[in-house]
This record gives sequence, C-alpha cells and structure tokens, in this order.
Amino acid sequence: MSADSLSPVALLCLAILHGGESTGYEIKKASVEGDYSYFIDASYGAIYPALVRLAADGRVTVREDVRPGRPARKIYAITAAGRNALVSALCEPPGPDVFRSRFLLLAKFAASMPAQVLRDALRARRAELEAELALLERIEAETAHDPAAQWITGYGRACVAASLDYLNHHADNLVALTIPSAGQVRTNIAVRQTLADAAE
Amino acid sequence: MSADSLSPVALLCLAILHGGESTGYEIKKASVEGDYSYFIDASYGAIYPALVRLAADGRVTVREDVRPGRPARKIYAITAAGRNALVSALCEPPGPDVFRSRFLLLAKFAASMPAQVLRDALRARRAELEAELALLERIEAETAHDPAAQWITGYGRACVAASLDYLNHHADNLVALTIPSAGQVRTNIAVRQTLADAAE
DNA sequence: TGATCCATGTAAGCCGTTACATGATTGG
DNA sequence: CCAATCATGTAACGGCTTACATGGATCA
Repeated sequence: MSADSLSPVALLCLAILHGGESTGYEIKKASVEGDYSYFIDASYGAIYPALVRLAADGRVTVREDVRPGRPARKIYAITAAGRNALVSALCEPPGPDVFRSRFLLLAKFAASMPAQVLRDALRARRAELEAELALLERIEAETAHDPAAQWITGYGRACVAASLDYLNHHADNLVALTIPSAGQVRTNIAVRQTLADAAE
Repeated sequence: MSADSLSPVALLCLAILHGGESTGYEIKKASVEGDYSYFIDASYGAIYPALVRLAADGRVTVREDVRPGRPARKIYAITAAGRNALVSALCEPPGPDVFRSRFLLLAKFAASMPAQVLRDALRARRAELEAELALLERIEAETAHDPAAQWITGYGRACVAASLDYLNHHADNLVALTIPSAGQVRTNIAVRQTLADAAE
C-alpha cells in the first residue's frame, strides 16, 4: 500500500510485466539472457521477495496456475497502480550508465603478465562480445514491431561492434606488451620492429 | 598473513599502489574520477578497511606522514608479496564485462513517457559521454609513456565515440516515439512522415 | 562567512548473492 | 540414467554504501 520508490529489481519486474503477464522464473530469464540484460542480472533471491512486495503494494496481481504434470506457478500481472509506479520511477533522472571491466584492469598490467593469460582473456572477451551481438540480433528480429526496442538494440549493436572492432585490430598489439617467455623473444622483437616501422 | 583471494576493492588498491605510493584519499579519487574508473567506484568505507587488511597481510606497508598545517596522512606502498597477489589475482580469468543502463530502460518505454523526460535524459547522457571522452583524452595525454594505458584508453575511446555517434544521429528518432503533448502532434506527424519517406 | 579541499576513520544497515531444499518431466 | 529445464522459495552471510564524526586550510 505504501508508495515509496522502487528498488532496481522491483523496477525490472514492473518493466517486464508491462509487456505482459509473467512468472518469477521467466522474469529471471529475461533479466539474465533476454532483452533486459542491459539493466540488471537479478537472482531468484531478489526477484521472488520483490514480487511479493509488489503484490502487497497493489502494483501487481497474482494468479496461481496449477497444471497436472507440471510445476505449479504464479502468474503475475501489472495493475494500473503498477504502471503509474513504473512511469514515475522512469521519469526521475536516470543515474549514469555503468561500465565495469576486470578485463581492462588486466590489460593495464599487460607488461607484468604472461602472454598466455592475455591471449585467453582476449579470446574470452571476443567470444563474449560475439554472443552479445548474436543476442542483440535475435532480439532485433523478435521485436520488429517495437521501434523503441529497435532503437536500443541499435545502440547496443553500435557499442558492441565498436568494442569487437577494436579488439580485432589491436589484440596483437596488447599481447606484444606481455613479459616475453624464452621462445617468444624473437617474435616480440619482430612485432615491435613492425610497430616501429609503421610509426615512421 | 593469510593468502585468500582479494576483494575487488583490495585488487583496486594493489593496482594503484603498483604504480607508486598513495593514500586512501588518493586511491578513492583515482577510482572515481581517475584512470581506474572503469573498474570500480570505491567509497572510503570500503577502501580504508581494505588497506588495513592488506597491511595486516603484508601486501602493503604504511608510513605516517605528519606535516604541520596539513592533515596527517598514511602513505601506503606495495610489497613484493603485494605484487605477487596482484599478478596472481589478474591471472584468474576475468568475469564478463558489465554494462548497466537505466537510460536504456527509459528508452525502451519511450512510447509511455513525456517527450521532455526523454530529451532531458538524452542530454544528460550526451554530457556524460562527452565528459568521459574528455577524461580519456586527459589520461591518454598523461600516460604517453605507458603503451598498456594507451591501449585501454583507445578501447574506451572507441566505445564512447560509438555511443555518442549513435546518440547524435538517432536522438530525434527516439523523442518522436514519446507520448505527444498537444502542441507537438503536428511536429511528430511530420517526423514520422519523414521517417516513412526515408524508408522507401 | 560559508563552501570546498584535504584526510581518516566508524557503524549501521541495506541489498543482494549464494547455497540449500524440493520435485516432476523431458531429452540425450 | 544423469543432466537439464521448469518452478518457487528461504536463510545466512557478505560487501558496500550512507551517514556521521572531526578539523585545519584555502578560496570565493
């Protein structure tokens, strides 16, 4: 019943429910591998209590769905009050976007790291970005009717493509900075020479 | 004395101290507005206890610096054990990079929002990105000697520039989706018509 | 004179993750 | 037959933020 402001997880729930009925389980999936993964990765331990709270506050309704042979589930739907709460929460100025990268910290210390560690990290990062790109393309195809969704996938695509591009063009450059292992001294010298030549 | 793995904040401290002596106060500044802001924004409540812990574990040393007329301070320096801990922590595979955006959530609901809210958010986002770009350029200039630092600022620049570019070219497009207020109906129709024309 | 910078620290409390508990069904 | 998917929840533990406490120096 109270009208205090929403926690990030509650905001996520209302946002998803705005698009149609859902369950706690499905909300989690959307937040981790779906079209809300740019907002938060919520866990069950955060979602279920948040839904209970939202129901108590009249922002969502619950309906039990018992089907023989399948686990029972609770289907949540947003109410008019819930829509209001969502819109007014979104009206408040959004804080700054956040980008956090353990990978870049590693890159910063390339000169103290074994080459293989950097290579592995670069490969992992590239795989990650390619997976993200695939996800964005999937979402883009699924939401052809929704121009706002298209706008945000376009934004995501632009960022991911730029990262991937930088990685593809500068990866070797970073590996060349790592501590040389015996067998690689000559290679690194060659790379450095190439770079020096290019700089002229 | 124990050798358990480092918390993110402890890792930040060691990373900064690797580049030279520092104080808790300066570490915070570097993490918030300096060249480690891509890693974490740590608060004093996290940093000071972490430094105490690192000192107890022999990973850093402390030296008191009392100067008349200025607040006393504690200058921390990394030890060999600290360097080891840093490198081995960095050797572990970095988790995925994280991007979190309240702004994109707002964009997704453009169709339910007043135009002004979107305009304000777009402006704020652009300002943020431009500030980030300026910061990156400053860091790039300050670290001309350090190729790894140059590599990561290059990465940052690529991402930020791509975001900014998308925003500059598609902002109007997003505002056109918002709920029309009386005075704007004609404008929006005109914009939509333009878009439709462009699509042909 | 009042804010901002320098500088260190403590304590309460929140928010969320992790791990556990349960259990039927489907697919490899 | 084992793993994964579907499905909901609880409890403990942890890390971090927020707010508070202190105080001189500098700047507008």
